[in-house]
Amino acid sequence: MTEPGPAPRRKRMPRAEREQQILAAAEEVFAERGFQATSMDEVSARVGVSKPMLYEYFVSKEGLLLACVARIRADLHTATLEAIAGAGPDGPRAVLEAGLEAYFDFADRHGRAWAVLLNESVIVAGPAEEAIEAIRGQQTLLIQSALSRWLPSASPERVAVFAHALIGAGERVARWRLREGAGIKPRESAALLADAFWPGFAVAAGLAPDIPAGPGPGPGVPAGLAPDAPAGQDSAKRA
Amino acid sequence: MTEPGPAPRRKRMPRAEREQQILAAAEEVFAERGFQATSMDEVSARVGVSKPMLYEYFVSKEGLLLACVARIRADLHTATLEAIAGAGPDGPRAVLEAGLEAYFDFADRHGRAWAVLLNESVIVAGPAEEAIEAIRGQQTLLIQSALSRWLPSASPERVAVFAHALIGAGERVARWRLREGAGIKPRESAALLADAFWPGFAVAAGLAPDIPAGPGPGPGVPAGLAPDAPAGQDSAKRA
DNA sequence: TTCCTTCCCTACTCTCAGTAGGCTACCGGC
DNA sequence: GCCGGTAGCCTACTGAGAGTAGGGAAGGAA
Repeated sequence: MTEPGPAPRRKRMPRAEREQQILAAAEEVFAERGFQATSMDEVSARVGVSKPMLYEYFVSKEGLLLACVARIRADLHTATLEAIAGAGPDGPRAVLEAGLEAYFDFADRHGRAWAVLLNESVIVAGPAEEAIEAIRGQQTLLIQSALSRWLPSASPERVAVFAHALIGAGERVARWRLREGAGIKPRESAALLADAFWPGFAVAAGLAPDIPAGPGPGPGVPAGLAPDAPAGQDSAKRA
Repeated sequence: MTEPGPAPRRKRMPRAEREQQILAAAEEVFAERGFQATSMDEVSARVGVSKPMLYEYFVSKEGLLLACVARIRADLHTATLEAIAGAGPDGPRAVLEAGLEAYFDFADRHGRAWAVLLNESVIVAGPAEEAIEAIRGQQTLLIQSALSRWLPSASPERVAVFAHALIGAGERVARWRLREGAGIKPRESAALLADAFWPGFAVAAGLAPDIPAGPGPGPGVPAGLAPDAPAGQDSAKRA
């Protein structure tokens, strides 16, 4: 009735181009529905191609997700790298802040796709988990190498903890911004987070004197949190 | 010898008890396989009960996951609360460190279940995402209330960023410990992470002088950030 | 034209979340 | 004891969607 013609055959297209098309559609659907609720049929329909194509090009649903993640991570990498390179001459604190700002900015621009692809939908278990962790691990390595430039004498553990802390903090704060802190601009957020990390970094780098373990009970005793358990003394020590 | 009897009929059992059994089995399977790869059939088989039971008690697969998450979160909450209450009299730094140590310790004791239930398997999108975020929010609230005791004059945004940063850092570092940093004890990890956060906190609380934005290019030129690394596919410091 | 590579499709299979509908063990009350 | 009645339980299905088998045609090279 609508289609007198026999075959609605698709237009042929070079592989690379079709791959990009598929990735774009997949990113959309993943962002809308999340990994779990995304069906390969819907992705293929949106591209205007049949399901076996997706499998031909990306092996599995997880493979498709992985490709999306890799792509968006690469973009993020570029954006951040540019930002910190630009801030390089202004010293470590500026680099820290610029990197964070670029990150938040990226998250803002990509909205839900960022959240799904980089943080949440993580499929878990199986090879995909490894792969995603690996992609993340590369950033960690880079941060570590950047850090160790200023912390030449710090132990590897200290550097690693710092790097992972920075990553985790960034992710969570970005997520919070997406959900509730909408009003706060990337720049302000970056400044706030940098305020939290910079002093610790400066101390570790020997740019500032160590800060003693503070006074006893501060302004208000943490009473609200039920000071009743047997005091587990001393938790301060260094590695 | 094994079972001459005819009917493999299950033993009857009060609802609450069966629920606990199911939760225990589910936690096991989720930890082994991840959410995605866990089948309700396997969980039910492991409990020794039929599938419709799971649905009767937990509504859906996500519901089952949610119940597991809620349970383990509650335990974590209790453990942390006790730890920081015990350290209360020793001042903020001790509280920070004690809380972190309790967290890492908890993660160690629960192994993969912790990772899957609290961080990874998150299904995303839909009500489950909300529910999981809500449970997490509880932890954030705990930290925020503890923080604001010492930062009475800080803006809410600053406190929120601090709290989320702390949570994100904790999660990420714990995950790293689980995967590679096996040798590092909870106590040392807590000390290292506290070293990263404490100075920033002390500055914000007015317990230490502000730390200026440091010198220009430090020990190593921050130019490019990675003069050597061919930056194939990693990301810079982003966060 | 003919061949052959690359791109693409229809039409399945199989696993698994979720459901319909019924049975039975146990706890009262008589 | 006997007789409901309810709470706990099960077998046997449906439907959706991931992944596959096996073939067809466009377009370039010879």
